[in-house]
Amino acid sequence: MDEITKLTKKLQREIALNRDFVSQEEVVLLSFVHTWQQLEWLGKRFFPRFGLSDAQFNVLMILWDYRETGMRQHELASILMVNRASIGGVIDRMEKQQWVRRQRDPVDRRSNYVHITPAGIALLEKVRPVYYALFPDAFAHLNSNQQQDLLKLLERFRQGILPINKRLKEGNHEPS
Amino acid sequence: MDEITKLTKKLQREIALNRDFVSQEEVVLLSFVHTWQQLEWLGKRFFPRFGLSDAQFNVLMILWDYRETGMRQHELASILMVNRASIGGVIDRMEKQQWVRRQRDPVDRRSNYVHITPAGIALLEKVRPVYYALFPDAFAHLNSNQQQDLLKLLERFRQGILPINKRLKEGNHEPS
DNA sequence: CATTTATAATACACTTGTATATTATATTTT
DNA sequence: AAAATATAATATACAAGTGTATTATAAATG
Repeated sequence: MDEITKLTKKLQREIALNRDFVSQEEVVLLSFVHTWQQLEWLGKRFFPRFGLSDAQFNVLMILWDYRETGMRQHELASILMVNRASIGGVIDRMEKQQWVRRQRDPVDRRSNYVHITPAGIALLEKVRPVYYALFPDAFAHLNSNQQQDLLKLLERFRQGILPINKRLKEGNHEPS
Repeated sequence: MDEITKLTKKLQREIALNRDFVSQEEVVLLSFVHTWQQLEWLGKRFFPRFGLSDAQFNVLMILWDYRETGMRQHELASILMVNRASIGGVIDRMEKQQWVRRQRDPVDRRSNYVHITPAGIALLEKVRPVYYALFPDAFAHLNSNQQQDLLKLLERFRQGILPINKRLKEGNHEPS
């Protein structure tokens, strides 16, 4: 039995699939989703140990990145690929904790600039090293070349998904 | 400039990263997360066109897979890697639509067996072919060998994440 | 056999996501 | 300049995820 067959059967067991895969493409897709679920599980349990959610950690990372200028809410939403309404609530709760602050843009008064605060920076600087310390274990079974291969293949996968998403986006507009 | 450098810079632009990556591992991780976000975006907009959510589609797929026997709620939660409480609400809403039905297990009266109904099967048989029809486009840039490479690399990635998750799980139990 | 412990489902409060409507402000068009 | 259109943030209702507590039942133990 070759390696791919073994991997396929292993995945089949792990996701309790009670049938054959319909194609190799489905194997890859379900393997990708299964891998994401493992990673998501990690994030959902890791960050709350520091009193924040995974979504809040991501916001802190981005706002630290843009600590000189701050960032508008809709830009945050766009980067995180979430709805604009959703980021509002996250910022609300983080503002209550005083990890971020909102500041009206004087040039475009519709916009808020969101800034990370000293308290936010302090929290991030506590969490971030522990977060980065997970990386060696997470990538223990992938050497540098394999990491680069994975990078290339993920990029190719995205290139396939992108046009589908474009079609779905356009399809949202009914003909007028 | 070599291919990896190009891919790295492209990713940096796509996720609006305003700094250098701290390591190749971080590049791979953020590429993986970014790819997931694209795929999630797809699912969040595709399935509602058929009147269901992506979570509900996954439940229908699993229950069809186990249509002979049905499946207990906690098994569903385990396969989908979500909290048991969470699957209850999903089943509630699907039961209202009469896509699934609950049946008390006479042997273990704590358990519900959840079954897909004829209406659920009818819905799934409408959605599934359209869903599978996305695959050729999604994998258009990955030939069979590349798909197999991706499969192997994802498996290796999971092998790194698994022990971290085990540690996090054990860490939940305070010493008594 | 009675009691303790474990498990399945559910209820509750909360966070984060969705879509859509509203309000304030900018921008474009006439 | 005035009117129409677009955009940023927010409000609302809902779906689905989290953890924790409760209840019913099963399994293990004294």
